[in-house]
Amino acid sequence: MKREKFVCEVFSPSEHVEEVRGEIPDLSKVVGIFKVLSDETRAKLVYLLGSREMCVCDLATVLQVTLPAISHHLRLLKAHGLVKSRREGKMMMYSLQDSHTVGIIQEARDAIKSARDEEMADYAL
Amino acid sequence: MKREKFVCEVFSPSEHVEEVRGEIPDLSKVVGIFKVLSDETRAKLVYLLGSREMCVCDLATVLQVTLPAISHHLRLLKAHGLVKSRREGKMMMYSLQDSHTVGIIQEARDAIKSARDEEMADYAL
DNA sequence: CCTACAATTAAATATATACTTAATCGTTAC
DNA sequence: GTAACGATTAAGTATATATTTAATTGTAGG
Repeated sequence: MKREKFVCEVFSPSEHVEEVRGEIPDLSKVVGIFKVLSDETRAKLVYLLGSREMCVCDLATVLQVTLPAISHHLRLLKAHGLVKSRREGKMMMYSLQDSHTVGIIQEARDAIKSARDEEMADYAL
Repeated sequence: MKREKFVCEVFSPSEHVEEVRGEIPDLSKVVGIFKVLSDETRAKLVYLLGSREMCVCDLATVLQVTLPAISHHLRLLKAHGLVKSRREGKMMMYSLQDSHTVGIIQEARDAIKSARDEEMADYAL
């Protein structure tokens, strides 16, 4: 165990520590999704594919990113089950695997917006 | 402009490209929040501070991370306006700046859960 | 077959992020 | 003052992530 120094006395090292630790759920999956969505290109990919199926080449054109770069991002999205692909002739068509994903982005945008609005309200007082 | 080769003909380089580009909102702020929450320690910090005020030392103890590491994470959270601090004697007490933030994590957890549930339902058919 | 093209993969580089140790700051108590 | 302690900052290192160029794969069409 590290940090034998540097332990203040607020409630550590009492049993409260274990108690509070127990409250924390497993966040590894959410954190994984956040990691995937924490890149602007990938977030835009999800956003775009949320409303239409698109080929890799057009995604690259619209987002102004090279094909290999887009391909890497799509691979990551696919590995996390956010996106699926199907071949159509020479092209690969990508679409959202899971409609909830755009929801995560939207909810987060709303939350940020609410936070800003409340801040504004504070200034108004 | 790059990529003069590697442009398929599905709809690029027609006007549709600009049209679709225009649909994409500014995601830089959401992406920033996702980046902050895409670290397990930081996600847990937000989760913990969502229901109580805690000093840096106890946060470090509970999360089993060194003080400097926790301090860096808290600085980042604060820089993004997710967390606030106040001094109490020798200790710095941290709490959530914005109650919506835990909501983002919860919504994302629910979304992931729904996705898994639907997958299960698919298998059941 | 051979060529063209969409897409992927590989390899290398560049950059960003996280963690470590040591030094420093701010407050309290003597 | 100065000693003790919580917290932060600085500097260095390690690791992860993104992007680039080049090579490769899979498919369609001559």
